Order: sequence, then structure tokens, then C-alpha cells
Amino acid sequence: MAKINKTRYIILGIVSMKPASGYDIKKWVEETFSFFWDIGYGQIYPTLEGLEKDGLVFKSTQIEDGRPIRHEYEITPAGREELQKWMTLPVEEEKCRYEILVKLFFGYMMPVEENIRIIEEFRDKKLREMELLKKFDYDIQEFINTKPQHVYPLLTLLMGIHSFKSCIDWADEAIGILKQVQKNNEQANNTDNNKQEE
Amino acid sequence: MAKINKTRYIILGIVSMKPASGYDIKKWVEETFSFFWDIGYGQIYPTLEGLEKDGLVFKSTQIEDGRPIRHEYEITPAGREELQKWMTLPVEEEKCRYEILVKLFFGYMMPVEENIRIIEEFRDKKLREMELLKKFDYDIQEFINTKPQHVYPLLTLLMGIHSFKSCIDWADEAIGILKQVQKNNEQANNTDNNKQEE
DNA sequence: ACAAAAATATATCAAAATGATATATTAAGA
DNA sequence: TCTTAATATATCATTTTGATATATTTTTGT
Repeated sequence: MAKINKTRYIILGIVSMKPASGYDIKKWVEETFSFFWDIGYGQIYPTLEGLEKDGLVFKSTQIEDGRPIRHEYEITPAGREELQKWMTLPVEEEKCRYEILVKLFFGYMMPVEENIRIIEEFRDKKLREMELLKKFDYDIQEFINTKPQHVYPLLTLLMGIHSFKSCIDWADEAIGILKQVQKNNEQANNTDNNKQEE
Repeated sequence: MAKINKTRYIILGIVSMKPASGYDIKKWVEETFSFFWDIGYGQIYPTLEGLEKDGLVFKSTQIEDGRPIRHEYEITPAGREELQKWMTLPVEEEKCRYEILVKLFFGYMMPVEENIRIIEEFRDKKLREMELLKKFDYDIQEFINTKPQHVYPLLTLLMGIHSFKSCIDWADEAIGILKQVQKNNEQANNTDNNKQEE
């Protein structure tokens, strides 16, 4: 099976809701999506070009007064069809890259304090990210009953909260373990010193 | 700041423990690492070549009997230094790509049943992955006291378990929510049918 | 009122990562 | 004996990343 360009479908999905410029897409992704799928300009602009060439989006150039040129992209019926087709395809493997875990795996190379510091930093960041998501934590029950179609973005939000929470819980546990290791080390050092002094 | 090739350091880290062939590295990563950092042959072989050219690893070619050629790579003192240097660098942003969340975000495009099915599949997979990790769940307290340097791989394992657990918890919650939506839909349909019949 | 900073907007590109595939031998199982 | 799994290396087009360049407009602080 050939590799498929997923960015195409992400962008199709975004413009299927509302026409947008490359900049709009980037910003929207950053705010809504980035914790589970981020894209940069280096993907957005070439992909939009390709989608336009294939007739899946329609480009309209707006020049107002002296304002900078704005290219707005709208989904076409063919684009909507293509998106629908992708939606029915089976979900592929998810991918994560945690540099912190790589470094921690080789943590024996570093002083214990340094490893603790790295985990603490990670914990703080995840806490901040979680707080950010929690601001959008609406009353799901109300959504279920009144706007069921809006429940889906909420489900992704929920996943983010669960995920960040698990990072924080892990960090607490890991720090606890390393503090024990640290304490053992200190006691061993003291014993050594006492021996030398005697 | 220029982009840095992290694969170099991952591979340096691996061969710093034990000399290995490209195949060994791939296999080891698959078994130990892949849930937080996966690499393919397409990265391994060119990276090994680059590391050798820079004198960070030493390549020895072994030809035994009629066996296929085996290239084994060993870390050099310069490589060890380079690895140590990277270890002290600040940890960069972690990245995740959850295709399931993208599709779920646009879930209103699909029947509720389909979205539930996708989440159930995801839940099953995460459960299997968690069970796999739990097999290696040693007694941490013992490691802390007797082999503190071996505690680090255990910490990454712990993260995996936490992470998979959070996916399962989320899936259960999400399925519960969508089942409510489904029930509401069915009731609405029944009311419609009754109205038509009257 | 003025300067600085932030937001809006598009674009490019080298380097890195992905994922699929090709090839060939040896060991293990049916 | 035949087939499958494991060992082993290699390539490559496509995709993704991350950094940077450019320029205008709006907002903010002094």
C-alpha cells in the first residue's frame, strides 16, 4: 500500500466547515488540534496548491484596498466526496515521540538530580497544557441533549485532558521513585564518609 | 537554530550499551522503545553511515562461514562524548499524531455507530498494548534498593502503562457519551414514526 | 502621538522521517 | 520437503519538519 498524504484530508476537513486562508488554517489547528495533530506552513501551502489543482478546493483571491492579498479556500463537492471516502477508511497507528522518555531511558548517564529536574519541567508543562484545555470543558450532558453534533470536538478535548492527567500522575510517581534513589545515594555517601573519618 | 537529527543520538544511546547491527537496533527499538520513539531502516542505515563517517561509531564487518555479512557498530569515545553532550540539552516538545482524534473531530459526518466502533477498536488495541507492557512490570522497590541504575527503563515502562490506561479510560467515557447520543436519536426516530402513523 | 510589539498573511527550502519495497540467506516447523 | 519465520542490509520517493524571509496592519505601552 502506498503512503497517503493525511494532511490533505485534515485540510479538507477544516475547509469543509468554513472557507479559510492558509494562515487561518494554521491558527485554527494551533488552537484546536495541535495537541493531537500539528501542521506547519511548509505543509499547508503546498497541500492547498495540490488540492486546488485536483479540484478538491476552490481558491478565491481577495484584494481589498491596500490590504495584503488573501487567498481563501473553499471545499468543492468533489472535495467533500474525497473527505467522506477517507473518513470510512480504517484508522492507522498513532505515533508519539517523547524525547523525555528517550533521555530518561539513558538516565543512568546523568546525575539523579538532573533526571528529577527534567521530569519536574515536563510535569509543569503538562499541567499548564491541561489547565488550558480545561477552560473549554463545557457541560457535556447539555451538548448530548441539545447539540449532539457538537459532541465530537468535545470528545477530543476529553482525550487531551485524560492524556495530560496521565502524564502528571506518571511524573509524580517517577519523581517519588527517583527521590528514593537519591536518598539511598546520600546515605551510602554518608556511610563512606564516616568510614573514612574513623 | 538548525534542526538537529535526533536519530543520531538515539542510535548512539543504543550502541553505547552494546555493539549492534542495523537489524539489532531495529529489533531492539521495536521491543523496548517503539511506543515512545520508533525508527525504521530508512533512518537506521543512513544514520549509522553518517555516525561512522564522523568517527562516533566504529564499524566491524564479520564474515563467518557462508553466513550473510554482518556489520556491527560500536560506540567510540568521541561518540560517547557527543551523546553525553546531547543528554544535557533541554528536552524539546513531544509530538503525537492521533488519527483517531482527527476522524472523531469530524465525527458528525459519520453515523454514531461508526464512531463508537472506531473508539472500541482503539480501546481494544490500547488494552492489548498495556497488557504487553505489564508483563515487564517488575518490583520497583527492589530495583530502587539493589539496582538503582536499572530504574530508568522502568520509568519509561511506567509512563507507557499510565498512557495506555488513560486511553482506555477515555475510550470508555467517550463510548458512554456516544451511546447516550445514539439512544436520543432512536427515541427521536420513534417519535417521528409515531407522528407519521397517527 | 509615536515607537515597539503582536497579529495577519504568504512563501520557500534543506534536512529529516516515513513507509514501503527489494533481496538473499538461514533456521525452525509442519 | 516445503513453507514460514527470522536474520540482515539497502534504497527511495513521498511526506513532514522546522526554520527563515518578507511585508503589512493592528494593538499596546509610554
